[in-house]
Amino acid sequence: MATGQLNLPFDPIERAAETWRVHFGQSSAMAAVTSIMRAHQILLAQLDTLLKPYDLTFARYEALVLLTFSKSGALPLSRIGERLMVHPTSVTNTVDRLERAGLVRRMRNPRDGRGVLAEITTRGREVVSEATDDLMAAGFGMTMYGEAELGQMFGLLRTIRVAAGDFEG
Amino acid sequence: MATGQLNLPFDPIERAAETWRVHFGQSSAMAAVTSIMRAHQILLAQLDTLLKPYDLTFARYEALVLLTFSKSGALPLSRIGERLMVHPTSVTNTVDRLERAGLVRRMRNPRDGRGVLAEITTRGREVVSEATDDLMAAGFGMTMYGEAELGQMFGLLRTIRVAAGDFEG
DNA sequence: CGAATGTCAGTTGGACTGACATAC
DNA sequence: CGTATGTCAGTCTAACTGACATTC
Repeated sequence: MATGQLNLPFDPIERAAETWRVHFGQSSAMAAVTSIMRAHQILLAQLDTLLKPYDLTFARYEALVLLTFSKSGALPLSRIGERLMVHPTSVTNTVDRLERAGLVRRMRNPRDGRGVLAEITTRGREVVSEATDDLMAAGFGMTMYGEAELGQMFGLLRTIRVAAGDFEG
Repeated sequence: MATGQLNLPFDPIERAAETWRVHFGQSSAMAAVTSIMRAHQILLAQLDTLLKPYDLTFARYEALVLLTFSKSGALPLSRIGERLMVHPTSVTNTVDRLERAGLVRRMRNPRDGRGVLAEITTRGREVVSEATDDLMAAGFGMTMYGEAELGQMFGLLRTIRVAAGDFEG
């Protein structure tokens, strides 16, 4: 794994920040950004490894969970893209793969002739249930944090999501 | 941009977390993970947009900065991969692109016949300097945070980096 | 010798652009 | 009519696997 086990005798991001401070004066923002990048890389590698036995990626898993959460088990693709904040063509791609795997089914939207619904299948519900058990057993790769820290992290990152216009904060 | 301007009347991650809590009992870890994923997506889109005029991605920019920070302006590819925590083949690819753009130059490592050095060129130093000005003017996309919050974020994310074995924490 | 370094070929995945048919 | 929905073709980047030549 590219992301595994370096065991440097120092923190590479902290060291870069120190050098950065000397060269450019500023560094906290750079350090925070690279930390987010690295955390994302670590988490994605862990979660995708956990999901590999189910032939799922985290993105596809999220889409399945979203369908599980809906009343009828079906949602317009447009709504999926909106909630998961991904590009329309990415939704098409995600649903393509899930459909090929037999985990969702495309249906015409009876209430909008332009629209398409993705409906989760029985097999899809089984898979998402098993995968969720695994992910929860692994604490989503966040077992090194306590509840308070997880809440703190959510709160801190909420600020940038509001600033990006994700929702009316 | 796929990542831009949804302006939902609610926080999609918070809403998912609430539903998650009802279905599965637990939710803080899921909310924190998806927040990190989304923050990464927002930041990467912003930074890559800022760097596009220089035909750089954030990954390539990081490599250039690392070379700038080295005494001689040259580093073995192995060391670049180690510091930026990326796969050997990714380093080869990154250096390929930087070399094609005339920003670095490959040299044989005089101290290790197996190794290759990437050396930053004069043009590379010019580009990294201009790009850095732009990034710093944009506060690395983190202007919504104060110094204290940036420090908090770095500290929180340090924990997962230590747990992943990045360095001896 | 085994281990490390870097490259190459090929695969997979996500994110994007632009164009488009269809239906509201 | 303009707008919204989804698809298609094609591009781009990152990350990976496996194999390999070279050198320590």
